[in-house]
Parts: sequence; C-alpha cells; structure tokens
Amino acid sequence: MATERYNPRAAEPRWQKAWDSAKLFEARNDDPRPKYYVLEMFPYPSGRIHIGHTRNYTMGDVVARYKRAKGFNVLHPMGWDAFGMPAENAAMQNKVHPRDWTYGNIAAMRAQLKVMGLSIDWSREFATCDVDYYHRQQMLFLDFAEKGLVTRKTSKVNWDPEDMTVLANEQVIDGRGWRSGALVEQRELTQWFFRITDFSQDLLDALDRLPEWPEKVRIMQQNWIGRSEGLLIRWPLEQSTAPAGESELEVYTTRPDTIFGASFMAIAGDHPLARKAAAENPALAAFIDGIRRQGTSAAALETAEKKGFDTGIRVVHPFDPHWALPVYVANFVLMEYGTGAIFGCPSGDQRDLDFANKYGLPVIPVVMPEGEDPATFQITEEAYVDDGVMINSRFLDGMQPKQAFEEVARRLSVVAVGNRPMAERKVNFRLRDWGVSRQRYWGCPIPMVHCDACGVVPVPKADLPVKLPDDIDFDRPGNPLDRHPTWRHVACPKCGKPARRETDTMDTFVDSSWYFARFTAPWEDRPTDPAAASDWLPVDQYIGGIEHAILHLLYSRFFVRGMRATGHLDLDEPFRGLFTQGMVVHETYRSADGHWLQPTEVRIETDGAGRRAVEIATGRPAEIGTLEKMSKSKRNTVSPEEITDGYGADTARWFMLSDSPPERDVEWTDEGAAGAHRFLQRVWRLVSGAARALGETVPQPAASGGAGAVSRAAHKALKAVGEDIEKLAFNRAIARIYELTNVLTGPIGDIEDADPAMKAACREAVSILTHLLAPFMPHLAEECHATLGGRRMVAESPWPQYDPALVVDTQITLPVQVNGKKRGDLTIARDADQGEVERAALDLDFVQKALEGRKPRKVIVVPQRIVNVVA
RNA sequence: GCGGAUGUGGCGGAACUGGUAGACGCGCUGGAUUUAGGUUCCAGUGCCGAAAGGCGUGGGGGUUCGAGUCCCUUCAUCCGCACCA
Repeated sequence: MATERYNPRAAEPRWQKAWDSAKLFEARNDDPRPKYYVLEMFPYPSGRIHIGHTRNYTMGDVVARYKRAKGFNVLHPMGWDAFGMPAENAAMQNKVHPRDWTYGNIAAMRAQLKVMGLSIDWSREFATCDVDYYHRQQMLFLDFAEKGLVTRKTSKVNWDPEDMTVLANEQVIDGRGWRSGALVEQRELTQWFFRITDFSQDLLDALDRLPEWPEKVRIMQQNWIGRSEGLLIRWPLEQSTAPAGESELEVYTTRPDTIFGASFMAIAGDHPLARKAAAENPALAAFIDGIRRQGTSAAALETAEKKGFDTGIRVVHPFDPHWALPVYVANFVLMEYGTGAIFGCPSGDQRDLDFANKYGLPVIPVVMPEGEDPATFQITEEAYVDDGVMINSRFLDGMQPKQAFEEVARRLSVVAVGNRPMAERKVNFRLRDWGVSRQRYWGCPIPMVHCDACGVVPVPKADLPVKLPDDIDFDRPGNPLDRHPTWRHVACPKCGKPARRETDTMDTFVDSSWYFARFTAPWEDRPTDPAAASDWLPVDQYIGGIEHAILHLLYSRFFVRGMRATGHLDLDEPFRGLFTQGMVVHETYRSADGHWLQPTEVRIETDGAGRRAVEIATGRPAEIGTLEKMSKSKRNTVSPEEITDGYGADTARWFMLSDSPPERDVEWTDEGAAGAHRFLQRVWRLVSGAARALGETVPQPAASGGAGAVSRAAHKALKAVGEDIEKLAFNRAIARIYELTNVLTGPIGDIEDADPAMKAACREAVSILTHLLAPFMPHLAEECHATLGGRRMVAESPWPQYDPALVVDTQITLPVQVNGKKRGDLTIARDADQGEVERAALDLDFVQKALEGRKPRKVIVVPQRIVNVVA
C-alpha cells in the first residue's frame, strides 16, 4: 500500500502552532489538580543551543508531557542565566553592549528551542539580567542582610588576574580560575559574604532526606561541607620563648588520642603567632614570604616539599609540664581550616612522619596493630594510620583509640588555662562562607552605599532597583562601574551627604540560586508569592549536569533556607528529585596530515571488515579517534539544526533518548539518527495504513487468539512504558515501544482480511502506540492521532489506562532445568499449582531422557518462574 | 592518598526482589521487492562445533538446586575531592 512519507518539516511547525494557540502548556497557579514541577537547569545564553542542551530539555519534556497526560498540573518553565563574563568579553572584543549581545543570543536560542517542540510554559520566561528579576534579587539581598545572613569581611580571596575579579573557592579548579584558566592569586579584600556556614549542619543533615538525589551528589556535598568532630586543645606557651602578649596556641585535632605521639607543632604562615615571630626574625619572615609565593595548584601541591621553619617558640605538653615541643611554621598548614595550627604526630600520619624525619624530630609509636609486641613495634618510613591499641601513652596504654579520645577530652576539659578549659569538643566544617562580590559590570548590583559618616548603608527598598548604567566603556580591563563618571556618586540614604555606591556586583550563582522559585510567580513585584512558591515547590524533577553537583545545588539549598527565614517561601529543600544526565559525545576524526576534521568533512565506510573514515575533500583515509565531549577544539560537534533540518525534531528527540541510559553519555552517530528516522517513518506507515484500513472501527472487547495477543502486547507496553518514564528509564521505554511496533506490524499488514475482533484490537493498539509515542515524538503522535480520527490533540488527552487483566498471561512458558541447566520449556496454565507443574515437568521427554529412569532427588518449582529437576 | 562508580556479543545496551543471559537498537550476512538506490519487506547474527553438544557477563575462588545479580579476592577503566590536622 502506497503511503506518503511523513514530512516533519511541514508537520512539526503546524503542531507547534496548534499547541501554542491552545495555550496547552501554560500552567495556572489556581489549577486544582495535583501539581508537578519539572525543571531543567536553565541555559547560559552563549549564542547557540548545544546538542547537550537538547538532550537535557528533551528528558524534561518527556516527563512533563507524560505527567500532564497523567492528570497533573505541570509547571515546565524556561529562562536564561544571563549575567556573566562572556557578555563583557564580547563587549571588549566586538564593541557590542553586553545587554544587546545577551538579548540577541536569547532570541536566537529561544527560536532554536522552539523548533524542538518542547512543552514549555513560555509565558513565564525571564532572564536574570531583566531589571524585573535583579530588582527582586536586590530585595532578597536586603532581607538576607537584615536577617544577618549577609556579612562583610576582610579575607584572603582568590583573585583571578585575567578576569580581574574575585572567585569563590568553588570556582577555583586546580588553582586556576574556572572561566579564565588563569593562575589564581591570593589577595586581602573586603568582600560581601552570604553566611552559608550558619547552615552547615542543616545542609549536611538534610541530605539524608533527599532520597531522590543521586548518591554521588549527596556524597560530594557531604565531603564539601566536610564535618569533623575533634578537640580544640590550648597548648600553653613556654613563656621564655613566647612573643609578647601570647600565652597559648590553639590547635584543632581529630586525633587527641595520639597526643603522646606529638613531637612538634606546625602553624600556617598567616597565623598571628607566626606573624609576631616573623616581626623579630627576618629569616622566618623570608620563609613565610616563600610560602605565599608557592603555587596552589594541585600539581604544585603534589610535588611541593614539606618545609618548616623553627620559630624558636616552645609549647608545653598538656599532660607533662616538663615536656616542651617546638613550634614550626610549615608550608602545608592552612590558615583557613581549623585554627591554622596542628600538632604533629609522626607515627600516625605520613606527612608528619616525613616532616619529622626531615627535621630530626622524635617518632613515638602510639597506636599499634592488635597483637604486636609494644617492645619491638617501630615506625620508621611508614606511618601506622589504622585502628589498633594505644602504647607509649601513659594512662591511655591498652585502650582503643576511640576510648583514648574520650579519656583525653574528659581529662583536659576539667583543667583550666586562664579562665577557659584546656580543651573542648569542637565540630569543624570545611565549608566556608560564600563570597559573592564580583568586580564586574554585567551582574546584579549589590544594593549598598558607603558613607564616610554612616559606614555601610543599605539602599532603602523604595529606592530599588539599583539599575546598571547603560553608558559604559570596556576599553580597559577591570570593573567599568568603578570608572563610571556619575553612577557611583549617590547621596547617603541615612545622612544625605555625598556617598559612594557599592560597585561590586553579585556572583552569577546568586542569580541561579532562586530562579526556580521566581518561576512560580514571575509577575510578582516582590521576589515571590510565598503561597505560590510553597505550593509549587519543591521542584519534583530537576534535571541537569553533574558539573553543578556542588556549586549551584548547594547554593540553592542555602537560598531556600534564607528565603524561608525571610518569609519568601515555606520549604525545606528546593529539589525533591534530582537527575544528572550524561553528555552527548561524538567520535573525533583526524586527517592524514593530523588536523581535526568535522563529522561533515568525513565519509564513513562500513563493511564486514569494520569502519573506515575517508576525508571527503581529498579522498584520503582519515583516522577515527576516541569518543569525546563535543568541543570546538576537536571539531567533533553536531548542531541541533543539522539534525532538525534533515530529520526533524522528533527524530532528534527519539535518538537522543534511545540506546544509552540517560545518566550515561550518548554517542551521536549518523547511523543511529538515520535508524531513529527509519522508525519514525515506519510508525507513520503502520498507523496511517491502519487508519485507512480500519476507518471508524468501533473498539470492542478483545477476543481470544490473535486479537488477544495484540491486546495483551499493547496493554503490557502501556504499563511498562509508564513505569519506565516514571523511573526516567527512557531507553527502556523506547525499547518497549519498538517491541510493540514489531508485534503490530504483522497483524496490521494483514488487517484487510482480519475478523472484527482483530480489527478492534488493532484499532485500540495503534491508538495506545500513539499515546506511548507522544512524550518522545510529540509531533508525529499528533499526526497519527489526527489520522486515527482523534478528537482532541494527544497533548490534551489523558494517558490511557491499561487493563490489568490483559497484562498477565493465562498460559505461561516456564523454563525447565535439569541440574541447573536449561533443557527445554513447559507451557502450562498460569494458575497451575506446584504439584501439577512438577508432574507436567517430569512427564516431559527431555526430562525423562535426562533422568534415564532414575527418580529425581529433588524438584524445585518456583511459581511462575522456573522448574529445576535435580537428578 | 580519600571517596564514588563502571566492566555483559562487532557496538550502544536489556535482564524487577538470585530463576530462560544478550530484550531493543546499530552494524553485519543472505534473500525478495523496486527503474535505481542510502527505500521497504523476510530470514539469520554471543563464541567453538558438521552435529550432538560444550563454553560464555574483566580474572580467580566461594555460597546455592540455580549466580551477571550474593560473599571473598584480584585486575582494568572512568569520575569527583585532595597538604582538611
């Protein structure tokens, strides 16, 4: 039968328009149905939609369309993470205003996204650089400040010399700026901070209440927060050696049990005691200077020698007034962690051991593996870090390290140094406060004013927004707001005298820390409608890249806590379900002379012997390289347009979700895309053929025989696909749809001669198939649905319900094993009891043969699963 | 160093709580249809073997009637964090 090929280029825009005019995807806040909020991490408007974006949004769209069909009030919005450096770089390079560049990119990318046929509520779209958005962000900042969640402090910051801005710890990767790649320097600056550390414990505890987050992400956040329990010990200084005014050294340790193994103290170069000592000791000052210049990259740290310098200061051991220990300044002690001072126990820590060996310090073993002889147990080159039994530790001898910890804590907590206990228990976190000041133009201005008389004064809410000035120059690096002739000059809101605006703008991670809440009521003139935000949130399914496992997700979790404290919503956590999807990767190709070739520049030839690549332009063989994340440098990119122009959006959507599980990388191949398109055309032939042959066949109860098989296949697929989508197992759902299509191909080919029951079963089955396809290939599904005479659009139709009676078989085929090896099958009624199954199995020829007349020793019947005859 | 994964045909991958390993797709082989094809349809496709049969989920061992799945051990690859006291 001759069928027109399905033409996606005609059909897809038509259906997109139909969905649009019916406003099918616009969510209403007053809709009484249960809500479902599905969100993909919003894109940075770089200029082009990348194929990775497409995969991400398609996953969210499948969920959104499925949930909508299941009767939920679905919120599926889209916006733009639009502030940031690239806009300024473009301004510097191309003399284009960051605003124009950004909004131009947004327009281009929005058009690209629309081609994909995503079921997005575009009425809620915004960009974080919209004044409407950052205005409300400034309101939040002031509310946070009022609640004490914002502080201003001088601290050592990571300074990116290329971008001329401060970076958060999280933005320093291997000692380099996450964006510029420049080596980061340390500088002392006064900065704005969000007090995320106020929530350290809660941010940690609440991870256990996020069962729908990947384990990996929760562990990464746990490690990042880095909680440890230990003891803060105040070591008295030997007064004759101490700088004036210093009497003790505070040390944080998680191993107080090893205190009798201590042989030195080490403090950071920035430690106050080190500074004081250096003031009187030029050689020490020079040493500390050297530490500051030392690289902080991972490689530098790896190879950097552990170096120390004896300050001459001595501390007294807390348990022995006659035991003095030297205080070194050491290059491996961090001022930022704990107290910036440690005690070194060489026998229990490899780094301390190396240090002790280098400087000839004593090595006293204090923990020994169970069963060793304390008289002979020695530590020379390798520290013993495992559990064991205490030795050489006076009153701790014989204890487990855990008991020893408690004993030391107990004894020291009752001894006083001055008016404080010599030691107290302390919980320590690795997490630092979040520095949000950026010396950039294209960001949300921090709504603060500096007045010589009044100090730092918040901009009154009535005076918001603090708008970015339009007239700016990018002829020099640095912050253009600083150089603007007028913008920074403002009257002090308090005293009215001339004052200066804060010229720092906020880290763009602030923008993305609450956008999901703004989507719930983007029209509000306050940051949120607290009721709407609390109703819609948490996001039921959040989908994005693993690269945001720490930064964005942790900041958002903090923001929700801050917004709750300031009354903007009532919510524990922003994202109930989190899914981190894999990347789209592609083979790489190199020409004979070694330069990278684009996929469009090579032709792949395949035969029994394998695959070869040929450079089209030269006809010479090209080398097929490894799979890589698509990148400009390797030239292995495929653009969404290339695919949609050729095959249409449905094919692209289908291919990206088939085969590979969504959390893994998917390899883009031409063969795969072509295969997906073949399937699309096959479905169209099948459904349109069925529609023509069946006309208005009235569905009637499926009968037995072939019609029953068709019905059962359809209902089984219906059940399975729904369950797979719920689990985000898109590849499995797609395999199910293929299976159903394979089952239907035969019967529908012969449909002209079929009986009415078969016709009815096929009619129902193709209708089910259409609904199953709809989340994945929504345009094709609409076309099929219309061809079948569907009244409404699929996008506004409910998900069909499967018939429970049709998803179980009455006859089942059990594998029959003899001695654990499969020898054949047994077809029997599903509800046959164990005895029947056993008798029938023993009657089977191949079982008889295998038994050779012997009685079986045992017959194992697992109902509805397997029979195993043990001979 | 610490933490986390992953390992199944030529390839991507299925296999729910221990129960027919390889669903589904790609590729490949053979055949049919078509003016032709990069179309469509049919059949085949884990490995060895003519067959009977045997062997098969990174390697080795174990538990079990039965192991891809559980336990021990080992190897390989990938990812994250990392001078954190």
